[in-house]
Amino acid sequence: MTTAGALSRPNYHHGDLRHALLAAGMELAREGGPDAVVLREATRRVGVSPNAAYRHFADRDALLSAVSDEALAMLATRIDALFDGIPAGTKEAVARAQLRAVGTGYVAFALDEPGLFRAAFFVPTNLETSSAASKSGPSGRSPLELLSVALDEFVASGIMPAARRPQAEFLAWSSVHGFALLCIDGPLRALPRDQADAVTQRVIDMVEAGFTA
Amino acid sequence: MTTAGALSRPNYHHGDLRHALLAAGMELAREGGPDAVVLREATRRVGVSPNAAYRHFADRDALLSAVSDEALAMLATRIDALFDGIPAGTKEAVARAQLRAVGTGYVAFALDEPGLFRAAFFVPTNLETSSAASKSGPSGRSPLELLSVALDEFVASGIMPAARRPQAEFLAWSSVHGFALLCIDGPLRALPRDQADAVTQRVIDMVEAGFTA
DNA sequence: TGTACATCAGTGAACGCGCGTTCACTGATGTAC
DNA sequence: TGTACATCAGTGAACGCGCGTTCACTGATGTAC
Repeated sequence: MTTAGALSRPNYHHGDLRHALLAAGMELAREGGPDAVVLREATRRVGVSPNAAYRHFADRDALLSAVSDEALAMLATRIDALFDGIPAGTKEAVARAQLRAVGTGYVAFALDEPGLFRAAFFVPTNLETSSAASKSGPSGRSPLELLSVALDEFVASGIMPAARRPQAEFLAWSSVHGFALLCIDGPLRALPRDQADAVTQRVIDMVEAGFTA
Repeated sequence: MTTAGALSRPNYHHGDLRHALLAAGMELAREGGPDAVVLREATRRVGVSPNAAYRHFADRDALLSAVSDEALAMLATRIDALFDGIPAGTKEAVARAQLRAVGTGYVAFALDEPGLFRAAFFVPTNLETSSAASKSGPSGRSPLELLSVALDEFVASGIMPAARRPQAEFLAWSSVHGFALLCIDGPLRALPRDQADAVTQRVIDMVEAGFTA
């Protein structure tokens, strides 16, 4: 370790530039969504020259993909926490609570972190299959898997006809996803947070009733 | 009318530049969504110098807003057509068909014209209230109004509890909006069109069952 | 323990790009008389 | 019917900006001997 003259950091080598750039990228995404993840700005915030980023990311898209992955992981973690906090009960009650946990956590994350939420669903132009559905939280299960678990139990406990089960994930997902986007991006963006939270529960009510009718 | 030398068009004056630029903007949005609505490219396509656009639009945002408005009107028109094609029947049957028409038209437009759909929901940063809900088709009623009509009739014909009526528009809207976006932008983008159409109907089934359960 | 040297992780300068926008201008139009 | 002239709707050139990316480079690190 030697002193490094004009450098603002103590060393010529940063030490953990990849993580620092990713953190800066997350900050940018948080502030302005995927479009705001600008490679030069990330290096500026870290205090490093623009081209230094290319030691750690192939290009700007690689940085944005890393940001997207981390945002997705945060979403998964948030949902995990609610899912794991569900108290014991009848299979039916637990399944209903699970569906609600996934939906509630999903929308809550979107409303709390609209920029990261949008970054999470950024689609790299060259990507074949999305990782959106495959990012898992600490439980090791993705939100989509948790949702599947809940819906399987809807059928198993007899409150949902088996004929309705196929692709039911997409129906539930659509509802909370759409509501989240209408709130953060769209015509419902003026809705106060407490009302948005209330309507979120009604969205889930509707989904639940639709499945179990 | 005199000949105009090097100009590719017959006249120095274009004649209808505003509409031509708007048409070019629509084309750009169709191809690549709101971000693709680039003022210079629009003038290029029309065959006019870049600054000529400023005779007709205050700035790039004004062009994009005009594009957004027209896309919204197209969406409204598409929904109108389905809505107006509903055959007579019991009040209940008509109401159910109306709900389905609005949802089906909404998603169909999104899948047919993903770029325009996204442009329709572009949010100008300085705009207080969105025009998304207020753009109407030939009937003079916006999609949101048509949806309201249908839901009012759900209550009036006794298939939906009045307690569920408030804000029910947002619940239905969320579901189809989310499904549309998951398909065009998101993790369901690999879904073939015929399957997407089929799932659209199931989304609407779920909404309808959720309201009438 | 010391030193040569390959490798790694940064720097500084520059590139081309395309954008939105502004300036001073000119050709065409239409209206008053 | 003809002409002067204000107004309108374009042009051409240029601006500054910030971006992603590449080049040749240098300082720091760690390993072989």
